[in-house]
Amino acid sequence: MLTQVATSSSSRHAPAGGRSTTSDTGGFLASINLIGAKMPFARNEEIYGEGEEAEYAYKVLSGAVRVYKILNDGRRQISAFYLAGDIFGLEPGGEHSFSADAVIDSEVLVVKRATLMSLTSKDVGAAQQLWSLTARDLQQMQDHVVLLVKSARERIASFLLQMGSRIAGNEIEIPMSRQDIADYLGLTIETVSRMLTQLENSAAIALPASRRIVIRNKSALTRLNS
Amino acid sequence: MLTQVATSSSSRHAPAGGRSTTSDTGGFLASINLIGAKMPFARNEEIYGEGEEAEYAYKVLSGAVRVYKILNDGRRQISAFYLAGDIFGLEPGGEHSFSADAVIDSEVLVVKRATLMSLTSKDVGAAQQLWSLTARDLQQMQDHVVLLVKSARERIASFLLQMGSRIAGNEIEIPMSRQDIADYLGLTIETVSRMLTQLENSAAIALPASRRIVIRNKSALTRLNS
DNA sequence: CGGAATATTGATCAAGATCAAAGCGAGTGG
DNA sequence: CCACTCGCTTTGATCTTGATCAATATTCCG
Repeated sequence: MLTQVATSSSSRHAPAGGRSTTSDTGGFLASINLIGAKMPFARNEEIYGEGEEAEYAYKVLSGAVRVYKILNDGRRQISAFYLAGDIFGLEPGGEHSFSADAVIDSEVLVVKRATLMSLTSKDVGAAQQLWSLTARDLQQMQDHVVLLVKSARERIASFLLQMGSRIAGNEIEIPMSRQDIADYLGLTIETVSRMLTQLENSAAIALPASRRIVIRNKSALTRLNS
Repeated sequence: MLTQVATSSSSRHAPAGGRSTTSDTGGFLASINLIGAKMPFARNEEIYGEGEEAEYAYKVLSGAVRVYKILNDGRRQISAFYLAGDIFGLEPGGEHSFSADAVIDSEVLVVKRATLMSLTSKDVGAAQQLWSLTARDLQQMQDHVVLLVKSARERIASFLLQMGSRIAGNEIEIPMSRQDIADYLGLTIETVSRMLTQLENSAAIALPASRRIVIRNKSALTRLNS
């Protein structure tokens, strides 16, 4: 069940504010950083909603973003988390088929899609980068499909390894709540909690705090990972 | 459990045979049809395997293809079916992360990836088509993620509607077995069978033959579809 | 310190998996 | 043409995993 409620349902956001200063190599990514406008989003604030016109593309500067859909029975399925450095919102269709909001207070770089598209129509390298970005997303989504047919323990193990590889160090500071994890893995918070304690009892992980996870025995997790 | 065993494990296939004659509009798709070589694949014959170098891209001319991964416990998860007209195998990485084989005897157009890539580096329109093709795949994969967290009955309903929209007429002739459907939906063959009989008993569908499905009450299925 | 949100733990329930046995249909050979 | 087989599908009985319901625990903030 969805317990997380957006604290802000203020009208949609158009980019406003200063230019970004971060730099990257490569035409496309560099352009995003140059063209984009940095915008702050508060925890649970909506970035875009399902059915809205897909006018912008986004890059996470800090914080975390979840992309999800609300099913008609009220459950929320999170299809992906985007962390610092990740680009999201690139959909070729006119409108978003999913919603996106901030998991925690975040900074997001916002770029007009039309700008990117005109860029790709001139710069072949940019077009190819755009493609490989989308293809990487596709691959992750395929992996997520595979994840969703595994057992609860395996899903948790996969999630932890995934987070471990995306966040430096083997003490992981996760930005998301148990509800977020549950909605991402297609489980309930109770099952997520139970599996985490199980893994802690079997000495595979340690939980110094609810959003702080230490991977003690990576190979044990990998074994579960299928 | 995987009961389907590849009847042929002959060495990988390089394109051989005549040119295609089908035509399409648009630079990229047109090129596939012109450049590609038509190849037949027998039922259950492998088109490519996980870990192999991704040297070709493919377009289904007739028949059906499944793209899947075998989990380490032996289960098979099918991430997508490709039917006549669909393009698959477009992965930017060097090697395939999934396997693909023919669901039934099929004809597939095979194109060297390098050829396509050089095409996209010259033709901006082609590059954009390639992107929108991949993005469409991404969207379908996102929808598949959402499907996998629904109940068994809902998954079957979604599957039937999906097939109904992809195959003309409301009497659907499906190329895949119950095992294929089960592995696609993350269910067992028994559950698939039971849900189909349930839907038949509730007059939502008719089953004149096991691979022939008539949608009698589309709105009933849509209601289940969430 | 108090109160709300978040997380853990326990008891029970239900959906779907598993185990087991027929049933059916197409192709083969007598 | 019929009997037999093989692969696929259906149906039934039981078991298991994870959901649900319920009660604390903990953490985070004002």
